[in-house]
Amino acid sequence: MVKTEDNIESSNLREQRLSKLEKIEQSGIDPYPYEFQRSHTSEQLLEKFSALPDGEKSDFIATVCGRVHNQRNDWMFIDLYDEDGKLQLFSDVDTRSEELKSLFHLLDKGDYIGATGLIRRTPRGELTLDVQSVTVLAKSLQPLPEIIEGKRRRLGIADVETRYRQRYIDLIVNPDSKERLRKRALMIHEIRNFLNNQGFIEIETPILGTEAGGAAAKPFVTHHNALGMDMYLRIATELHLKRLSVGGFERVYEIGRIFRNEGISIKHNPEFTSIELYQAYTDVFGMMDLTENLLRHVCLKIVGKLDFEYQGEPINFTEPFQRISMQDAVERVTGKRLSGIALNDAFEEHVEATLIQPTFIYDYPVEISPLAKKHRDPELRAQGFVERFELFIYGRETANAFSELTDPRDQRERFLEQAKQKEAGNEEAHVFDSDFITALEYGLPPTGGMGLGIDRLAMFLTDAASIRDVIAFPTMKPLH
RNA sequence: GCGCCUGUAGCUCAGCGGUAGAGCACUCGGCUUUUAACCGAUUGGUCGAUGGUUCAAAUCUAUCCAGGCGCACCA
Repeated sequence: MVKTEDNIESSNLREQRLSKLEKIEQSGIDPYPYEFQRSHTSEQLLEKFSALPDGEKSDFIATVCGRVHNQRNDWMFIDLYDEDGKLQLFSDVDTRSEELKSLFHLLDKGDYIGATGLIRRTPRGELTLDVQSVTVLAKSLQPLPEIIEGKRRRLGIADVETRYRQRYIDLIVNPDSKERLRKRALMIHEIRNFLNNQGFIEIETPILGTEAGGAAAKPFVTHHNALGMDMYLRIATELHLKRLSVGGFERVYEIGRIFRNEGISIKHNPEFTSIELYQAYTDVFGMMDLTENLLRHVCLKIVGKLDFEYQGEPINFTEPFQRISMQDAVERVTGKRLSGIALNDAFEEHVEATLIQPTFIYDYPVEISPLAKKHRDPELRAQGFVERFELFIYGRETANAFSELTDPRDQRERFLEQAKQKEAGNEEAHVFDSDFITALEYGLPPTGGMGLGIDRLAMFLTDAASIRDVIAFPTMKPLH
C-alpha cells in the first residue's frame, strides 16, 4: 500500500486513477463533460505554422484537444494526440498557476484533455502550444501499454490476443493498426466509386434466409422464434444478386458480410466481407478486364502506385495480368494434360502456390462450378469445361468469376447433381434452390459475374500478415 | 479437428525443484525548455485454472482454459 501526502492509497493503478477522478470531481470539475469546441486539429496547426521558424513565437491562440500519450518533466511537456496526429503542449513549472499545478497532479497518461494557449516553435523545431488553460475531457482509469524497442520506449502492445480482443487499445497505441482500418475503408469507398461510375447499382440482399446457397460451404444455423424454424446466415450473395439481374438490373453489386462455418486461420475469419457483381451482356472475359481495371484503380488509390510488397514479396500490377488456362498451367508443371477433378487437384497441388504475380486461371471443370456456363468451344465443352476464372495473387485465390449459367434446364441438372452429392454426405454441396431456377426460367440475359474477398484484398494492399489485422473485431473465443 | 510452441508485476521479459526477480510504468523526492528527459527511493505478483508427485512445485506431471504458428477445410 502506498501512503502519500495526498492520501492516495492503492496497490492498483486503476484504484489510484479512480482516486484522482474523485478528487477532480471534488474540486468542482466534471471529468466527463458534454462537449468541447476546438479551434484546430493538430494537423491543421502543423500546416498553418509550417513556416514558423525554430525558436519563434506566434501571437496566435489555439484550442486543441486529444489524448495525453506522454508527459515529461512534471507535465512541462505533454504529447497530445488527436485523430490526425500529435501536438506538443508546454507548461512551465515555475510560472504555472496553482489550479494548473493541482490539476496536472490529478492527470495521467491516457486522459483526454483540451488545452488553450499561444502557438510557438521550440528551438528544437517542435510546434508547441504554451498552455494557458486545460479542460478535462475524459479521465482514463486504465493505464496504456508501453513497449521497449531497442533503446526507445513508446506506447505499444506486443500481445496479439489483446490487440484483437481489445482493439481500442491497439488503435490508441498502434498507428499502423489505425492506418490499416483507414485504408480498408478507403479501399471499399474506391471500389464503390469505380463501380458506381460505370453504372453499377448496389443493392442489399438478405443475410438471413431459409436456406444458404450460392457457394459450397457450411452455414451458420440460427432460429426464428415466431416462425418456429431454423434459419441460415448467408454463405454468398450470388443467387439473390442474379435474381436482381433477372429483374432487369443490368449492373448490380453488393459489398456485404458473408458467414461460413469453417475453421479460423491467418486467411479465414468466420465472417468476412465479399463483393459480388453482375453485369448483363458480358462474359467471363469481360469480367477479367473489369477485375483487372478495378484492382489497378484501387491499388493506385491505396498504395499510390501499381507495385507493392506483400510480406517481403514484390507484387506488380503494372503489367497486364497473366492469363492461362488451368489445363495449360498444369501441363506446364506436370507435363500432363488432365481434365475434371483430377485437373483441379493437380492445379491446387502443383500450381496454385507458384502464382505470386496476378494471374488469371481460366477454364474450370464443371464438377466444381455448378453456377457457371458450359464452355462455348465445343471441344472444351465436351471435355467438361465451363467459362470461369479465378485470379491468383501471392498464391492465393483472390477473385472468382464466370460466364453465368443462364439456361434453367442446365441449372436444374447442376443442382440435381449437387443434391446427389449432398445425399452422399457432402455437407458443403450446393442446396437445390427451386425459386432460383424459376427466376432463370423468366430469362437471365447473358451475364458476367465476379466475386472478390474484400478482406484478402485489404491484406495485400496494407501488407497485413493476418486477416485479423484488417478486421476491426475478428472472431475470438470468449474468455471462460 | 490434428501437430508444435506460449501463458510469471500495468508493459516487456528472466527464473525451470529450495524464501518470487529485472528494466520500464505507477507513487514520492531531486533536477529541469524536454521529446526514451535525467538522478534517487518506495511500491507492486493466488507465477492461466484445477488435480497429482515431492519434505518442498513458477519449475516435474495430468487434465482443462486462452492464444500464436503450421496442416486440414475454405474465400
